[in-house]
Amino acid sequence: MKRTGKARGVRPYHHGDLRRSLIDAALALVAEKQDWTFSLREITRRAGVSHNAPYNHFADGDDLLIAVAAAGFERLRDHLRAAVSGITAPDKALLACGRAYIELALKNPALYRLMCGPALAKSTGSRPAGAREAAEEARAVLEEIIRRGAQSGAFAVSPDDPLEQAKVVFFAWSVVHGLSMALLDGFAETEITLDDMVKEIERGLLKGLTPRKSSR
Amino acid sequence: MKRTGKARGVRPYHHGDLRRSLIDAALALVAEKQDWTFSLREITRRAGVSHNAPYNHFADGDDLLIAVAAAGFERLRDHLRAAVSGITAPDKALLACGRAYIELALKNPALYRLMCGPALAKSTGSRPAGAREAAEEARAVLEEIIRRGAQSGAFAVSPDDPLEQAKVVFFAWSVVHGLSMALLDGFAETEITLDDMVKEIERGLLKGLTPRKSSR
DNA sequence: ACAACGATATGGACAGTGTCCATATATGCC
DNA sequence: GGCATATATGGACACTGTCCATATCGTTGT
Repeated sequence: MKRTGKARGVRPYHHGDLRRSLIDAALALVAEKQDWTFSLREITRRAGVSHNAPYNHFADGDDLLIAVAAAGFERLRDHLRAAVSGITAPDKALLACGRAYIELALKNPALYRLMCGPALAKSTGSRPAGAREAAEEARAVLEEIIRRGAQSGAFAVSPDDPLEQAKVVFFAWSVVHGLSMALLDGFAETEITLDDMVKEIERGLLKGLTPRKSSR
Repeated sequence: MKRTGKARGVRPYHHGDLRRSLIDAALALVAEKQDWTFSLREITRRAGVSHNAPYNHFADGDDLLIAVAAAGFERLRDHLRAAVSGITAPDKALLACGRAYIELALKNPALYRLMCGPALAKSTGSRPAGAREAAEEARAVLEEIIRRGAQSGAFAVSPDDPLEQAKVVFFAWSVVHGLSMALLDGFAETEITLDDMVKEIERGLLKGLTPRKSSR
C-alpha cells in the first residue's frame, strides 16, 4: 500500500493528520469553553500528543488560532451558500443571508469573536491560505446578491459601477456583523429576537429611515 | 489638613491612587502594543509596584482588563457628547455621531476591540459600576438623537413607540459598530475613507436601498 | 494622643505555560 | 536495502498568574 508519493504535503503523515487534529481539538475547546485563552498544552493533551508536536505545523500558538479562525470562515461560507441557494429574489436572498449569518454567529459566539479578532487583526500577509480565502468566498455570497439586485433594479445601486457596489457590499456586511456583535455583547437592553433583527435589516437597510412621503 | 474621613473609599490611598495608575498603565500598554496579551506583571513593572499589588484592587487579570474597557467607554461617551453638542438637526447629528464613533474606534483599534470583547462578553453582573454605566451613557447620546428625530418627523419612526425607537437605536448602533469593525478587520478590500462611510450611513441608514420610484 | 485594626503593599513560593534545543522515529525517494 | 527529511518526543528555562505570610501605612475609637 505504498503511495507513489508526490509530496503533496497535505496528507496523513507519520501520526495521522495532526494539523487537522489540533485544529479540531481547538475548535472543540472553543465551543466548550466559549473562550480561547486555553493553553497550547491543553490542546496537545486533548489530541493525545506531546506538548511540542504543534511546532511542526504551526509557528506558535497564535498561528494555530488563526488556522482555527480560518476553519470558522469555511463554515460560515458553507452556511451562507446553503442559506441562499435557490432564492432568486435579491431582497429575499439578502434577508436570508443576513439571517443565516447572525444565526451562525450566535450559535458559537466565541468562535465568531475569534474569527473577527486575532485572525483578521494581524497583518494580512501572515494569514494562511485558507483564512483569507474562505472569508472572501463568504463575502462573495453577499456580493453576488448585491450584484443581482443592482442589475434587476431591485436595489438602488448602479449596475455599472463596481465601486458603488463594493461600498454597498461593505455596508451590508457591516450591518449584519454589527447586529451580531451588538447582540453578542448584550447590547440589546430590550428583548430582541432574530426575526426582529431581520425586520430591522429590511427596514433599515432596504427602506431607510427617512419618510417616503414627507409631511413637510 | 486632616480630612474628617467618612471612608468614601474612592480616594488616594497609602501609595497614591494605585487603582487608577494600574488602569492608566494598562491603557498605555494597549495603545503602544495594540494588543492586550501583555502580562499583569508587565503592568506592575510599568507602574513601579510589586507584582502583587493589583490584587488589592482587582480580583484577577481579567478584572483589570474590564476596568480598562470601562475607561474606554468613558472616553467614547465624552467623545460622542462633544461631537453632537450644538447640532440640532437630527439627521446631521446622527451622521456626526457616527463619524465620531468610527473616528475614535479607528484611532485606537486595540482598545476598541478590548471594549467589545472581554468586557462585554462576560456576564453582565460582574462588571464594575463604571463599565455598564459609561456604555449606557454613550448609547444615550444616540438614543436622544433618534428620539428627537422621531418627534420632529425627520425619521420614519413613531414618536410614541419606545420599543420601536429602541430597535432603531439598536440598529443604528450596530451599523456604526459594524462599519468600525469591518474596517478594523481589513474587510474593505477597496480603499474606503471615513467620509465614504458617513455617506454610506446616510445612504444606507437614512435613505435605504430600495428605489424611491420603483420601475415595476 | 495613642493603640488597635483594617486596608494596602511586598516578597517568597509553586504549578503551569510558551518556546528553544537535542534527540528519537517514521516516511518517501533512490 | 540506505539515506535525507519530515515529524514527534522529552528536557530545560524564563516567565506568568495567583496563593500565602509578612510588613507598612491610614483611620477610627477612645
